Amino acid sequence: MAVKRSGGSGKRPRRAKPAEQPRGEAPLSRERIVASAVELLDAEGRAGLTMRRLADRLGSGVMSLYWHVDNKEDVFDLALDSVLEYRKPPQTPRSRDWRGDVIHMLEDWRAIMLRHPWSASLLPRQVLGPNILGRLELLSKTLSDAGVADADLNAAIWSLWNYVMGATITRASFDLSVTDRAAAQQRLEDLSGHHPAIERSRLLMDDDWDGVFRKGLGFLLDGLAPRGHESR
Amino acid sequence: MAVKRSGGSGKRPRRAKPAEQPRGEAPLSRERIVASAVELLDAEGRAGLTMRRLADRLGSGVMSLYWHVDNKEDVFDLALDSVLEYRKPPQTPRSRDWRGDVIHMLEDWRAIMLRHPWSASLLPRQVLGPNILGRLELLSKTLSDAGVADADLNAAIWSLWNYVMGATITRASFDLSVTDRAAAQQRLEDLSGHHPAIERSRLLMDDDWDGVFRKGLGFLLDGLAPRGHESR
DNA sequence: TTTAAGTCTCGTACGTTGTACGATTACTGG
DNA sequence: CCAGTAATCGTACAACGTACGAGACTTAAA
Repeated sequence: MAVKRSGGSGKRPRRAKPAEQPRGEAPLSRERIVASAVELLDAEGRAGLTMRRLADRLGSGVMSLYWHVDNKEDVFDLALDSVLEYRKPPQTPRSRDWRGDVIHMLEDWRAIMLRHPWSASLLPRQVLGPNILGRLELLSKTLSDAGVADADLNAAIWSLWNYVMGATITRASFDLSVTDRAAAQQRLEDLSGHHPAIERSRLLMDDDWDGVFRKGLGFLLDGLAPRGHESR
Repeated sequence: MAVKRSGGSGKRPRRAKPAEQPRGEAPLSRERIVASAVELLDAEGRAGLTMRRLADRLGSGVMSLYWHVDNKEDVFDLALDSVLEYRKPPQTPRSRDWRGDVIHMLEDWRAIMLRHPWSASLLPRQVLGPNILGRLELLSKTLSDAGVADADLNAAIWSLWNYVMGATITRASFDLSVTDRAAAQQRLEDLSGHHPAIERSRLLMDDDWDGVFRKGLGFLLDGLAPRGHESR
C-alpha cells in the first residue's frame, strides 16, 4: 500500500515545471480542497457536498482527492475548523476589559457559524482543529488572567463553550424559511389548547435571538467570574 | 397516487383475523417502527440505522415501512421525540421548589440524551414533537409561576434550552472510547508548546462533566430568575 | 354475489453515494 | 538507466433511500 499523506503538515515540494495543467488549474492540494468544500457547503448545504461534486469543482478526478484527504469525514472536519479562524481585534496586549474580550470572541464564533449554517449541523463531533484549539487557548488565558481560579477554569470554559454551541445550533435549526415558519405556527395553533404557557410566551415567534444570546451570556459571565473582581 | 397515512394519529382498525403472520410477528405500525428504530439506534448508532436493517428487524419488506412513515428523516424525528417523554416526580401539585423542578427536568433531559447518544447527533433539526413541546410547556409554566415576567420568559426558556443542548452535544461528542481519549491526549501533548493555558487547565482530561453542568445551570438560574424571589 | 374502494405489504429497479484497487504518469536521486 | 515515491484517475462494487406499481386482503355498497 502506498504511503499516503495524512495528518501531518508536510509541505509539498515545489514542482519544477508548473505549467502542466491544460486549463489554468492549480495543482490539487489540501488547502484547495478545503476551500472548495467550504464554497460548496455555503452554496448547497451539508447534503450538497459530495466527493464527486467537489472533484468536479476542482477539475480533478474523484479519487485524486483521496491522496490529500483521508475520507469525507476528514473534509468535514477540515472545513469546520478552517472557517473558525480568529483574529482578535487590535488593542493593547494587556487589555483590561477581559469581559469584553470574551464576549467579542464568543459572539464572533457564533456569527461565523450562523453565516455558515452547515457548520452548526457538523457540530456533534470531536473538534480539535488548530483554530478551535486556538480559541480555547485564548479563552482559557483570558479567564485565567481575569482571576478565575485554576480549579474553576474547566467549569468556566466548558460552560461558555456549551452555551455558545447550544445557542448556535438551536438558532441555526430554527432559522426557517418563511413557509416553514408559517407551518410551524399553524402546528402550534393546532395544539394551542394543550400548551397555553408556550402560547402565552410566544416562544416560537418574533424572537430576539441576538438579545437572548447576549443576555444569557451575561448571566453566565456574572456567575463564572469572581464577583466584584472586574476592572471596569 | 394512493392516499398515504401521514402526520395524523388515526387508529388502525382492528383486524378481524389476527392469526395471520406465519411467525408471531405483530402487524406493522408506526409505534412498532419507532420502537425498533430506537433499539437499532441504541445498538448500532446513527449510521447503523438503515431502512433495510429496520425492516429486517421488523420482519417486513423495506417498502412496507413507507406506508407508515414518510421517509427516513421522519423516523429520526419520531425516534428522537419518543425517547424524550417526561413524567415529573409525584409531589404536591403546587410545588414550592420551582428551582428544583426545573433542575430535575433538565437533568433528566440531559441524562436521557446521554443514555441514547445518537439523540445528540440528531439535534440540529427542528424538533417539535409532542414530548419536547410538553417539556417546553412545563418549563414555561414553572418559570412563569416562579415569578419570571412574561417579557423575560422567552429569554429564560431559550437560555436554559441552549445550555442543556450545548452541554449534552459537547459531552456526547467528547465521550470517547479509551483509545480515542489516548489519541486526543497525545495530540494535545504534541501541541503543548502552543497551548499552555489549555495544558494548565487540563481541559480535556479527567473532567467532572456532571459537576460542570450543574454549576453552569445554577449560574444561569441565578441570573434568569428574580433574585431573592425563591421560596426556599 | 358482484363490484369498487380503501388499506396495507412488498419485489424490483433506479440513481446516487463513499471509496477500494490498481494502472498510469511524472519526477527524483543514484 | 533504474528504482522509488508523489500524484492522478478510471473502473468497479456494495450499500443506500425510495419511486413505482403489482398484488392481497378487508369492508361497504349495489
